[in-house]
Amino acid sequence: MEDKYAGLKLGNQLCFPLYACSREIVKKYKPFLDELDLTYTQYITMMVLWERKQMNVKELGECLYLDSGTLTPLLKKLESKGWVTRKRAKEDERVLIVTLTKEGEMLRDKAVSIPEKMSCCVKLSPEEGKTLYTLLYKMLGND
Amino acid sequence: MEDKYAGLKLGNQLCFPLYACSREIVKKYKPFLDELDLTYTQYITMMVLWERKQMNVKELGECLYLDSGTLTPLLKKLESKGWVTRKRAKEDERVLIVTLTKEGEMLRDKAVSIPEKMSCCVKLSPEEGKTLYTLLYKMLGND
DNA sequence: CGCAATTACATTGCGCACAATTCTTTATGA
DNA sequence: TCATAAAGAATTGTGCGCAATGTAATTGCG
Repeated sequence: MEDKYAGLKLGNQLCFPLYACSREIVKKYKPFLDELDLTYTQYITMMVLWERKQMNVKELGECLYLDSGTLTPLLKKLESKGWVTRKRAKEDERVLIVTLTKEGEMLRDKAVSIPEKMSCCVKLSPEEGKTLYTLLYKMLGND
Repeated sequence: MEDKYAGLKLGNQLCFPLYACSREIVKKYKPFLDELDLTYTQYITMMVLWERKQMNVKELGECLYLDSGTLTPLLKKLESKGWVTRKRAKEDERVLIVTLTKEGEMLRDKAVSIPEKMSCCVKLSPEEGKTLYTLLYKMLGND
């Protein structure tokens, strides 16, 4: 006999392992990020700024899939730590420009060892990691 | 010339699409869950209880990868909505037993359509979904 | 030009997550 | 036995996430 509730089983969900996996991995970053006084969200924000040096809040939000409700307080914290500056654009006062400071740039050298340290924690082969990566971005697909 | 910071690029992280994807999908559940007055975390908690009917907090935490700091207030909310009861075990007063109520069981019939509704939102083929599922559980691997 | 609509960010409020600590109850071992 | 350790939840405090709302600046349209 068919189980009309089969679709509701936790083991039949795709979303749940995604949700659980995401949190478990972020947790593994914590000891390394603690050394730099960064949370995971602050870390990926810095990651974007290390690549671009200067961005506004909207652009940051698009990169990170986060809105101003999350970014505004987070960026204020990064500013209070001296790693970024927050300044309105002269051409358009609505826009807030976030700029990496010298200290923020220097943090990059301390962070550079984190990805290698983390790679040991991942229990997938390089090919599996690549497959996972591709599927996740496909799922995320901006359409 | 080599980029010594290549490992720090957001696009080279496996964790980031995992983190972003998880949140994006949970967001897609929201309109459906709103109709049942459930959050996503409450939903997966109910999902476990629909299968087991009765569990203690520790067991729930193991299923969901959550601790009492998250579950205690969440379960109190589910209790206040009348979907579960919370009661200490007689044999061991340390253990709190969470039991599905009749109303909680009835909610299952309303929730049963959610998985099908959600499947439309996923931009992966069934095989891709299965591959993703397998890789995520492998990554989550309880060792 | 004048004003409504839009844009960009900030604020508020709620619900997680999670580390750290506390509290109560149960198990253990000298 | 009884002190000590361990187990299971609850509590506390911090930091997201995000929907909803607010505010100020800019755009677009008649």
